[in-house]
Amino acid sequence: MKNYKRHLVTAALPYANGPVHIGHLAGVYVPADIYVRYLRLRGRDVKFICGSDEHGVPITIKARQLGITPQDVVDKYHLIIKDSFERFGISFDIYSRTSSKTHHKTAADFFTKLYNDGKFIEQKSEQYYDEEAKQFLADRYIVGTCPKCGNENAYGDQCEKCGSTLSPTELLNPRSMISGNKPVMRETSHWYLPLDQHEEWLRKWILEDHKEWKTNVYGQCKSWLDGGLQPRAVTRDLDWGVKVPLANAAGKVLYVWFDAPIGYISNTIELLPNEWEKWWKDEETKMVHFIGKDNIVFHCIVFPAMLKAHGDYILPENVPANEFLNLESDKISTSRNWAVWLHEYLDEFPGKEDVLRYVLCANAPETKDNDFTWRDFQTRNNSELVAVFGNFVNRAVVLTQKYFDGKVPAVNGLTEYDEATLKELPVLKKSIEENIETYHFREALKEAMNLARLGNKYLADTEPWKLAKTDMSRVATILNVSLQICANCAIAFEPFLPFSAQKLRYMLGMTDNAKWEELGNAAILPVGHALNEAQLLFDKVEDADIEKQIAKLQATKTANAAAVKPSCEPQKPNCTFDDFMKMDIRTATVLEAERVPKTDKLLKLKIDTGIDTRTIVSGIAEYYSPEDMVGKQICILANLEPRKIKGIESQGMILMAKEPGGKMKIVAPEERLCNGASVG
RNA sequence: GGCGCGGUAGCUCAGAUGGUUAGAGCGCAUGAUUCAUAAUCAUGAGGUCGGCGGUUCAAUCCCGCCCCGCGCUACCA
Repeated sequence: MKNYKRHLVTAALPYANGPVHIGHLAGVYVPADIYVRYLRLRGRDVKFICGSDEHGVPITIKARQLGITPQDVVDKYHLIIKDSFERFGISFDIYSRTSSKTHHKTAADFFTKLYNDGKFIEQKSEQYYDEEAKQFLADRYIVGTCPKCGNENAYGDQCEKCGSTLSPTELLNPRSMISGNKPVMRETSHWYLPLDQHEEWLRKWILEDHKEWKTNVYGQCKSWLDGGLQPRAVTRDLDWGVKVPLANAAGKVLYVWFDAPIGYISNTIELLPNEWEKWWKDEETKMVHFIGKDNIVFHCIVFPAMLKAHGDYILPENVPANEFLNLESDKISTSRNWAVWLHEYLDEFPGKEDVLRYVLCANAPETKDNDFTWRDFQTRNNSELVAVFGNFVNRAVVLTQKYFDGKVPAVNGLTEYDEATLKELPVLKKSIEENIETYHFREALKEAMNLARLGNKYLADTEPWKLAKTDMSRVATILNVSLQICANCAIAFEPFLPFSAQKLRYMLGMTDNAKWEELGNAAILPVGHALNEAQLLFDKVEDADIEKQIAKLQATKTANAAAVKPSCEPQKPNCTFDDFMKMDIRTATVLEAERVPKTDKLLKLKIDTGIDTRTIVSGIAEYYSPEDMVGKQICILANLEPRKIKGIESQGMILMAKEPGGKMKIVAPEERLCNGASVG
């Protein structure tokens, strides 16, 4: 393996439209912090970079809803996030923000370089424009009726009611969120990063040179590469963000995905104005991005393509992305308030930063989505942290206080068993190292816990409290060995549980900074060295604490259920009799029906309309099988403009009644009539 | 529908380039112990390694099909 001179570690920039929750922590910040703390302990040259991602449309929308400016929104959340990370012991070397001057300049310069080098392509496209507000509308700024579920408040990119992904042009009755007017299509031009031109080297770089990446990351990349990369717009028509640094680009900003990863660079510049370049441009820097699985494509494909297009930059050596954490069996959701918020946890569980760090690491979603439950939190605290780690330390220290007045006793000859026990220390050290360096933090933590287990077993087997009646010299040896194991714990746990490790170091009177090289050593504490008062490393978490949290979540659930009580859609605006008479609705009978291949919802129907025999494609396969349909009499909108669906021309639309929940049934005459009877 | 990741003890997860008894922690049972926050230590019970086929002397691990969970993506006039 290559011997790197320095390590640049980045953690995904949190989006500043809400606080940080346990999902973010388990996926990104806890593992990244463990990795960085470990590297520092080993004396490596390392910088840990993060900051708030403060641009993009959702922030402007939140500002509009609250009647404040986007800057107010990001100021608020930036502070909450930064403060909660600090209190939680996430040891960034810098936590800055993309609204900083440095970032605006860095991002603009990056764009300019690529622009001057001809790395972009310029393309014109038609986009919705609000004539009153005189601006182009981002997808999120257009609301309309969802073509899929009929929700009248679907956004231009997504319907939050049925969850489907949309494009603004699909919305029925689109209107601008700014003026409420119907937007018009207008031509605009944007710059695109032609990812397709980067496909070849990306393919080699990832698929051949980085087979060691985690399977989820590698597989996701392969999937994208095999699907063929498309050019991606790097600019948007919006007034919140980094202005596009070109004369003819008024009202345009860098698209947030282009702007945000450059934030890693900007924040490094802010931290090290004079020597940042060696961290980003020297092959002897090992760069690692910690992210969640939703960010894989940006960090493995898009950002590397940007860096490569620029030319001077190194590429990440690894991108250890985690999966998602669920909360009590449900997806964590900011909008549904289904989360454990870090700043609230810190207030409600003072002094228990490490408990959360422990639980989130021990149960981290490293290979698949995992579930956080408060019961598990309690169990892990009480039967692992308290019973194994805290208890062992307490036993060793209390026994020493009792028999040797709190001074480390001398070793009077080691037995074979003592030596076998001490021999385990370097073995565990090596295992922890290997696991951390390959991003197996859960396993590494387990090995650290094995140090404490080793200590408990040693005490149980040697029984110093019995020997104290007969052989104090042997007791001295036993407690020396036990305390050395405690001292080892104080080093090994530092990356995982920094607060408790600090507390333990104080208790053991270890005043200097922890050094990783000392781990595995059987003589860290000198004989005669005075310990401090014994104090408990961890307290039990009581049932009442947990029940309070569960009740809090239950209240959220109840509130959410009340909020989404299904109700039928409001009435649409009036139409005229003439409008209605334009529609030619007829009875018809289904002659043949078959599934449209490679679709979930589509049936291809051959129907007798009384006028002719024609084909209609309809999205009803979830509710009707082809066999159900054959022979059924139905009503159709006969004079609907034909449209190609999955390559098949559909000549009309079947009338369906649909419940708010989504269930659909055919609308048909009460008794069978002839085909072609008009409905009105 | 396509693609990716996952489906291993009651729970949370390791693991094996295919090879004699598949591992850990928690939980459970029994025993030991009392220095310790009733904390610890030992022993044990508990798994046709998602289902069905195939390749192989041998498959939980390879191949095919299917089912389930998560994600990306297509379709719904």
